[in-house]
Amino acid sequence: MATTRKQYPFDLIEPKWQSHWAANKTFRASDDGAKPKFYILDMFPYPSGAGLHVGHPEGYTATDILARYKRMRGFNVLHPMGWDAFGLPAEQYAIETGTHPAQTTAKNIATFKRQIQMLGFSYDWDREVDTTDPEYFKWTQWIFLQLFKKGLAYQQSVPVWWCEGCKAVLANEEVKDGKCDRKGHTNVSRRPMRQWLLRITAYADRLLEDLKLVDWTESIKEMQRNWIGRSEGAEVKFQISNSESQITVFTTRPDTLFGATYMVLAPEHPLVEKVTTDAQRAAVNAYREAAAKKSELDRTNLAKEKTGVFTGAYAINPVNSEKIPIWIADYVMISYGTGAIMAVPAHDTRDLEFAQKFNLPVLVVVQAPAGKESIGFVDDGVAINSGLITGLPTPEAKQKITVWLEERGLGKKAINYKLRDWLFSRQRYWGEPIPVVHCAKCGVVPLPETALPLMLPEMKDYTPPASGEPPLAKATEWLKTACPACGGPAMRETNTMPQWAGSCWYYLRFIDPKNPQAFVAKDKEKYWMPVDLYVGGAEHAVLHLLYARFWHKVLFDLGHVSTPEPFTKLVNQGMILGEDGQKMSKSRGNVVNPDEVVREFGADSMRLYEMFMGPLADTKPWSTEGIQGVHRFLGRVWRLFVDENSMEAFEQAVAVGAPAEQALASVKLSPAIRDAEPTAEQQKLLHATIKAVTDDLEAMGFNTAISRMMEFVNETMRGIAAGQPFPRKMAEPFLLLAAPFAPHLGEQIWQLLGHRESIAYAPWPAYDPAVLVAKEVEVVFQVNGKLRDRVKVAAGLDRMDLEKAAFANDKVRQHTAGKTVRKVIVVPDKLVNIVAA
RNA sequence: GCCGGCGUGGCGGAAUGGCAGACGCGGCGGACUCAAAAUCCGCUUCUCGCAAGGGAGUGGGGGUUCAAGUCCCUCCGCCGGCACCA
Repeated sequence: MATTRKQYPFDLIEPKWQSHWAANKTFRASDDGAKPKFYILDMFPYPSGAGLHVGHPEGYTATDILARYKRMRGFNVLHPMGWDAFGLPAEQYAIETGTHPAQTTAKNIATFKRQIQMLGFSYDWDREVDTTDPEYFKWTQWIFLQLFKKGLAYQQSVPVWWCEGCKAVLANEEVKDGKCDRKGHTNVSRRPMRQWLLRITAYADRLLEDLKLVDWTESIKEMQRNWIGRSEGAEVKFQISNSESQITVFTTRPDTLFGATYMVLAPEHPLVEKVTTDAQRAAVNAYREAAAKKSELDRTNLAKEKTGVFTGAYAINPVNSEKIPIWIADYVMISYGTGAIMAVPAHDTRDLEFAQKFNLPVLVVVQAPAGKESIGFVDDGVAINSGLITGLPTPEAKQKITVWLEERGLGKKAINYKLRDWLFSRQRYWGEPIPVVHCAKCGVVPLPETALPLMLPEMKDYTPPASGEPPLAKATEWLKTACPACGGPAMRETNTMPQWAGSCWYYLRFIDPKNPQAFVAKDKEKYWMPVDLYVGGAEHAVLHLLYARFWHKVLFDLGHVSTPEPFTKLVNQGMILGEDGQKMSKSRGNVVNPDEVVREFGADSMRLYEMFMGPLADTKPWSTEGIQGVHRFLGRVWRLFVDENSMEAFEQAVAVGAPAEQALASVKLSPAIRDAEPTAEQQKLLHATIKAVTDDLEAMGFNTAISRMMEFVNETMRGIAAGQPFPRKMAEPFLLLAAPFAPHLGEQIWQLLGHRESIAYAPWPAYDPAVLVAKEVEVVFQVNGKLRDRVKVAAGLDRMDLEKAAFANDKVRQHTAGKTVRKVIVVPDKLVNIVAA
């Protein structure tokens, strides 16, 4: 790795100001509402054992710059940080070593905190939260109780992955290609187990609708819309031949009902058992067993060929009384719609594939537009061979047949969502205990609020018991309790909450982190919410944001929070790739360690480089040479302000081991910085820079803001080299612009300039538009759209004069010679374009 | 397959429909130095030309416009998401 010489003593400056900020609590946010508030939030990290990587500080730097900028603009800024600390790795480590997950977690948090602090972020550390802290998860449990009481939490038997080899429940991501990803066991299958679910589907419509209220990128909103997956259609009942039972299907195309030539039930559909004839039973059972081994992912990915089995039963098409066969096939999912479909092979690609494979009839009921084949046509057309709706265009046909079905009790209009209820329980130790008990007499009983927090029991062995129950089932003492309702014997719930739980509401706890009476005080919530800017990785575009929005809406409905949406503006930072352009990973050996970067170049250089690489939202590769570039820039800033001659005394002080503060005191201000009046040119440069940096910050254009400051420095250095002074009236505003980006250097130079107060709350400089008005502008002369010359003219020169000047121009005359002028376009202060032929 | 985003020098990237390539990296040349490093100054899209100057150029093709990286159509490629969703 090429090394660059240290450009300035960041190694003394940075720790100095970090301790100053900590000792003075410089960034403590006050809850008094005198100033306008600005709540700027980072997605808090899971403190992994590996420590911070360079991806984390990208978003954190962006928010930190804005937080500092907003403070300088007079806002009361809330900018907190905390830890999403429940999770699997600490539990896995506990299983292997017996170390309590709380110990591992505490250690990892300490590492993360040290690394985050070494970058000089202006968090209000008095508001730090940790989701594993009982004082925190007490309120996670409390919110669960509110959900439970509202009927939004319920238990159900749900198929989960069971590994016979591990004797344990596996998470979806632990199963790959039908094998246990941890130990390679092959006997893995889905087994129904009792689970807790949250009724997020009850909020599907509002989660969809309220996307209108937020300022997020279109792509994220679209992802959420797709995830919720609302579709309108109808439910239709089909009578089963020779049986009282009916099959209800959901379809978005009720207008194709006349083309239904068979039906398909999902293999898991409860009616399968009932309708299957004896002759088909063996085949049906074999098929159902095979299907149970496949996850839904396998079913979709591996199913190139359609498979299925005839049940032997028939259904009656309600519109024409046709008898149609009932099949089972795994291309129909039990979890979507009603788990059963009417198959219209002529107008559905999947049904057509299936019908062709099993020689089922294909009946055209939608006429495709001229030139298109009607078989396999899935778009809107005109109904044919369809009784009462024949001749109607698709939308009208849908409507009419739905009304007809409704009048006869055969069906009704229906809306379906892809979104499913949220599987909220985990068969794990290291999560929030679910605060309910199971009583033989009273059933499921919530704990009273006074019993919170419900703590995790101390355990020696974190492995799950062979019974397939969660590890907590082994905590026999903890397990036995009294029923809060009847006082009789009861058992505690052994499932715990998923990692998502703690992150669903942490932004609210930051507002009032120590409150023992409530999860957040009402007046504080009202003052600080909503979050004005939320920055984090795109990997949370769907789940975390959807879950958090859901909880927020429930709390809103209960009157606990004042806004329908929690996050006004959301920005996703892009990924930082390794220097080879590949995703950073240990195995590739391309991981950049922030500790090393800070040691070599300093925190300010790291911050600046992360912002200079490119637009925040883009994916971009790390470059060591790139960071050397911004490091050199900071060195230029340093040399712009300090007296080079005093550096010798400084070096000597360092050499004899003087304390940092004392050594830094020997650095003197550059003699070029004087109380002189800036020249007109300097004025213009300064005000143009202020305007550009301010505008860029408002638009989060960090990379271009840094470019503008580089231009300022380059031009100013040239001036100084030519013997010009660097007037204080110019130097100070520039430093104020740079301070949010490189705060340590900012503070040090601010002090050097003689200020005693921190630069963090110094007012942001204003620019004077009058200074920016140019007296002379460069205009461009074009002939037939091609640039031929550029000349300086007086600003505001009127069209006639500008045109005249163009025609008088030598270059223009050369290129128009012998041609007829057809048209002249004049844009004052910009250009003249002469069209000639 | 569907949805969304993006294609600009050797590289990271700039450009309210009006000078393409700001700024940085890298490269080349120069100053300073015994020398090197560091620093400072200059040049650096490609191409023809000794030069002056000319031509081409923002993934390919077409269009709108006096003028297109920017707007429209179409094709290709890359990235992200969803994926038998009835």
